[in-house]
Amino acid sequence: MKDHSKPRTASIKDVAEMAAVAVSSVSRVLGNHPDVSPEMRVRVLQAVQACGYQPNSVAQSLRRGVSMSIGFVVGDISNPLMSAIASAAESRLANNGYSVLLANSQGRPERDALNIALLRQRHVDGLLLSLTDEKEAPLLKEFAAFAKPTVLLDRDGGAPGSSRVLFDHAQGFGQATRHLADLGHRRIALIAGPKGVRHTRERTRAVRAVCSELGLPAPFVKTGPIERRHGREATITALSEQHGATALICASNQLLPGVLTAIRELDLSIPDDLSLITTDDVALAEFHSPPLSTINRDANAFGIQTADSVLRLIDGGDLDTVTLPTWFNPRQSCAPPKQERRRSQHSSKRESKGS
DNA sequence: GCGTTTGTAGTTTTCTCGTA
DNA sequence: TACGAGAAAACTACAAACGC
Repeated sequence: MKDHSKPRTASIKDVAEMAAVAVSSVSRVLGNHPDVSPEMRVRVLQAVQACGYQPNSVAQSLRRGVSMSIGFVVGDISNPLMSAIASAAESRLANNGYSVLLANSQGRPERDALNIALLRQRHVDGLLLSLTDEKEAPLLKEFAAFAKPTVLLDRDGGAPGSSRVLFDHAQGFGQATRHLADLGHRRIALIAGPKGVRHTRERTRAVRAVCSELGLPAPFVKTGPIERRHGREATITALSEQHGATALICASNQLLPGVLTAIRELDLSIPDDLSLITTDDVALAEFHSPPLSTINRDANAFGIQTADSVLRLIDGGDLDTVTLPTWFNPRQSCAPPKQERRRSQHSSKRESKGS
């Protein structure tokens, strides 16, 4: 009969037996305790090598009360920006001896609370939260039960007693709106993500504020789930006769395919019929013809900052809030609206006639 | 039979005390 | 000073014992 039992891995006891020393001596050698002779050190290290001994991290965390792991609740890992942030944070934490347990909420708010509960059971030493929704009741309950260092990623409230790393969305979205206004656009539409999260509120506020400041009509704002369908339907509505937008700002790289689908269905061309700005310098924006103007942010720096924030809290540091910039990157997808172009063509003709 | 309580195993680290 | 021996602690799953 086959023996299906797994081979037993070497424990600290095996090392002690092989080196003919006490378990406590092995512990002292491995822990670099000063009261260890050079001979003892050599004997123990040779036994460690011979046994192939690897410290049992589960047992270590049991004894020390720390798991050397950080939980990362991600709203939707399929978002390229989020995977870049998670990757940068993971590298930073790994360099500091921590492993990352990633829990993906798949864009479903009810899964945020479940994931926090799951990571709490795993006794993670800290939590990075990129929540799908900030004010879900089960989420608040789970969060209250998790009394360990927590960093919120670009989210407001919802989780008191946590550090926050934010993006200054007003900066980039304000610059983008001004750029469209400078080109002559008066009817600007914002295709936004879900209502219940900070970035939607901040972006909407910024676009509205700039329009109001420049005396433009209030922008058309459509919020909804981060889904292709929402991008498509919101674009069709924004471009309808009723709203007649001449410029669109797409507030998520994941809404962009839906926005472009609607533009193609309506047989419109960028930038002749419509100016388009999107969020994050994703491949689709860069390689679109013409290349799309973008509102950018540094995902790598953001990931590193979130990791640093949670490490600081674990070390006993105070809660803090760090805000990173966003900026507008103009490309060929923005041009003056059609009427504006005709007007400027007429005026240049008049000027040439007059001269 | 069911639910509750208690004991044990598993591994490592850290500490105290004793010995040479 | 260097080391050994042993206890305690951490947490959970599982088994056994117990009472109703």
